[in-house]
Amino acid sequence: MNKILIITGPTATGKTSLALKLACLFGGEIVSADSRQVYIGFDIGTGKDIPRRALRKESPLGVFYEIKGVKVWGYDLVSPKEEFSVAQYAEKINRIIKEIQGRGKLPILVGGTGFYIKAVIDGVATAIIPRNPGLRQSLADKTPDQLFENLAQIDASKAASLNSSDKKNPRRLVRAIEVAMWKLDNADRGDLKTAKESCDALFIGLNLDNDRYEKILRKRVIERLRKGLLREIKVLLKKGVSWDSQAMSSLGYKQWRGFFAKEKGKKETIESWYLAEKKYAKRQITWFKKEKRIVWFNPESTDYPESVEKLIQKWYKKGYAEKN
RNA sequence: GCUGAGGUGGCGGAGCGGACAAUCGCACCAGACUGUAAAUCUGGCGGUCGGAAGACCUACCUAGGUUCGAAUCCUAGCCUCAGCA
Repeated sequence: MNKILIITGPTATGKTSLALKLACLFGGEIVSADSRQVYIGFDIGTGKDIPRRALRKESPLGVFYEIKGVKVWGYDLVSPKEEFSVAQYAEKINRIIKEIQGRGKLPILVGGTGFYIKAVIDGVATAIIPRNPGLRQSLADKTPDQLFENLAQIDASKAASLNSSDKKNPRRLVRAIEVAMWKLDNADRGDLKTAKESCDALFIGLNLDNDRYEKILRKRVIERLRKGLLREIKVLLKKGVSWDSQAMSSLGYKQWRGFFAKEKGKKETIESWYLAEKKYAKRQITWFKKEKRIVWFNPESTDYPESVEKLIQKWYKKGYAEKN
């Protein structure tokens, strides 16, 4: 069966460096599962660990980097001026993964965007339903209550199935309406199914003790500044990337908007960025708690990374035994 | 020392006699999530009991007072800030 290794967990737990190590060990290739590393030019702030001498190569499947002899996919998928979505991500990445497996290599999906990982591994049934800009435009000014009413008229059962939080979430409601409308227009297609061939996936999760995040996240923020984040943002702005773009809604970027507008001080900006990182890590943990397939490790424990390697070794070998 | 402003929950900041355990924002805690997911959204947030409705207790610098009733009015004290000396 096609194997895929997943390395995930909240931000700043050392996923990439573990992945690099494992890739060397098992002859794998890295595939980024990160909703921000897909943007060209968003490097320092998104933590693309690209050494200066890394090779950037083109291939029919898109660009990849070669870092310490390991291929890294999933960076630089689109221009930061474009909109992007899970569906696009999953489509591109599934193709890449297949290709890696075809060459007999182990794909290592690495990243903290839980939804993206889920989309790749399990598929998303409604992914084929595209955006409807006109519809979105026409719904833009509606209140959540109005949107909910609207949805209830088109698809009562979907409306009824929403939880109390999503009922008040305009973005989700708009998409739900979009999906409902599409289904109405495409009734002949029947029910949507997630066409996903099963694969043998091993989920590794990295998580620190709660009280360690503060220190590590503060360090990260300072480090990224030192690496030239501000310069990176300036370049992006010069190239015409808008503050309102999806890409610029990223952590470590959007916080600087006020600073560049001379409305906020540097210190204040850094503080709010740090806090945002902390909250983000929490949200990620909330998501991952539900993912029961993950086997968790603490990168600061004494038997790390040996214990991880052992587990993967076992899982990886099992496949070979089956094959031969 | 004089003059003016002010002291409210972890912080910022409303309230200025009853409807106040105290709007709101931040932080914090918990959660949702099927084409924006580093996005978006929800709930909680003095204490005790309760699933909840609710009940009770302790609260708006301190001490007195006025009042049926005070975070809100009065007096004194302490402290902070701004201006003048």
